[in-house]
Amino acid sequence: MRAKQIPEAAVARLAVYLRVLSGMAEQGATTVSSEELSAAAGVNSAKLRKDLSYVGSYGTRGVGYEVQVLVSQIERILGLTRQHRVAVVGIGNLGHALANYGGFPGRGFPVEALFDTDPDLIGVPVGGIPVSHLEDIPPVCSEREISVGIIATPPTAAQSVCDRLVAGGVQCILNFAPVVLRVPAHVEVRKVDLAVELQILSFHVARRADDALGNQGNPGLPDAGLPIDNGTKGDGRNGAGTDGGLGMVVR
Amino acid sequence: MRAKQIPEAAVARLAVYLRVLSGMAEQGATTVSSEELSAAAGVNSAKLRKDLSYVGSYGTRGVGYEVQVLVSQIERILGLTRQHRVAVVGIGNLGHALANYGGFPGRGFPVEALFDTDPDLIGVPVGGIPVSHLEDIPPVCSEREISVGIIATPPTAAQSVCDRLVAGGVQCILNFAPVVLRVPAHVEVRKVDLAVELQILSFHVARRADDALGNQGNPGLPDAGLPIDNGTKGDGRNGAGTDGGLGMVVR
DNA sequence: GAGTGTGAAACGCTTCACAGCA
DNA sequence: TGCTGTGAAGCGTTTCACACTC
Repeated sequence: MRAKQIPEAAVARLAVYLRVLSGMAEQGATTVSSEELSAAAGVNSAKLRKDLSYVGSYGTRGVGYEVQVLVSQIERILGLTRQHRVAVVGIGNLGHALANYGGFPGRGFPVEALFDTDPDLIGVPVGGIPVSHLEDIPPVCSEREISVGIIATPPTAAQSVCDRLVAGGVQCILNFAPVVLRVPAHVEVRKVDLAVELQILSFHVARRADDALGNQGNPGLPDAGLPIDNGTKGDGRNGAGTDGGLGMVVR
Repeated sequence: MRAKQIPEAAVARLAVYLRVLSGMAEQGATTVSSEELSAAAGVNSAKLRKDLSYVGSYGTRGVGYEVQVLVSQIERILGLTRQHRVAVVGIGNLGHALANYGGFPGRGFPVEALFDTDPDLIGVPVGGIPVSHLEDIPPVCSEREISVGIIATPPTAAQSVCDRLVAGGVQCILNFAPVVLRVPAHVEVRKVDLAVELQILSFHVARRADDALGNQGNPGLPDAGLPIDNGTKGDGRNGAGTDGGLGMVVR
């Protein structure tokens, strides 16, 4: 009855709550109400309480939640009590950025291996770690007990890189290359596709422009009587990924 | 009756289909069946057909779809017939990567402005475009008719950068900073949060480990009799963001 | 009184299955 | 016969509303 059946969408939000809670803890807060926390995380309070109910009942009615307790429990559910060693493959612009990324929170995701094919890069330390060759992915990954692989290569190389990561025992992969990866069932993949994210934004802009047109433009047109909600409906933005992904759908 | 009510999730997938179709077109394909296209895009064929039905009925029963027709229609729906000029704010590692990113597909999202606070960077061209100061965001954005802003700054700067982008007339924002942005209703935001993506992966690994434990481990424990599905259920991975995402949730 | 925890209703997305057309 | 297009069923997520507890 541990991590029974938490909805995927809720998992993504729990990670957000965790970040917000960490910030609150640093500023000395000891308790929060669902109202405060949900506002800071950009969701409504009912959803927040529902999400937290999946991790357990750690609140005090009439008072709120203890920040430290929530942090610990969410970390437990997300599996952040273990270390997840990370390898970055493809040390181009994006790979560099990822290798130096301080954003992988203190506890959690140390970058322990880098790979590329460029002879000028092999052996050169980036962010303190020397770059190895793509061919050495399997041995290096199993030796250093890498569990997370990040693919930041051109799309043509992505599948073969992926196969080698899997051969090296990697359990999950974050894929920045715009291709659909084939992996065995025991490997988890998430995709972050910048171009897709931008195109989704483009769609929303276009839809609004169309609405505005059909609206104030010429109402006489055949289909002008649009069912407009209109404009500002909900405020909650941006999902995990679901798609998401980064939800990069940068995924 | 233009872009009436297409589900968010479907929009994200349409962008993926578009990429796959472009690849097919380059290789000389003129028609595809829903089966082929869905396989290449990593979804099932029923979902694909449903998604395409939102853009219209452009297939031929018994045959399939004309690649060029689908490409045009999806581009129309996604609003890719207009140009969307992009500004990147925060020219650190990630900002560099984004400024040089060739992945913004040919038609679509030219990067036209860069911003940072570092005096050593101001005026220096990156990817052919000189870096301007954060304070100049509003005038530069309106002058160059920027419609998309990408925030790649540290989290502390993100909200103020966001406000300036909005002041400059930017209509949508792709946010890589791990903060919840407040924007007026007419501005669309998508978030790409690397740390969140990794934590989602972490959760799935942890869940599997727990399952395996409860499974083959010691079945005598109080809660060991888990309702295990088990192992390999669906194969469809990773959503848009709805997630999220880069989706990057990176999303 | 204040605020959590949660069944139940509402909603949206996915899958199914088959009618319809080339 | 083959494959698209789509109503209807199924399922997961969100929202509601209120019982319950401090």
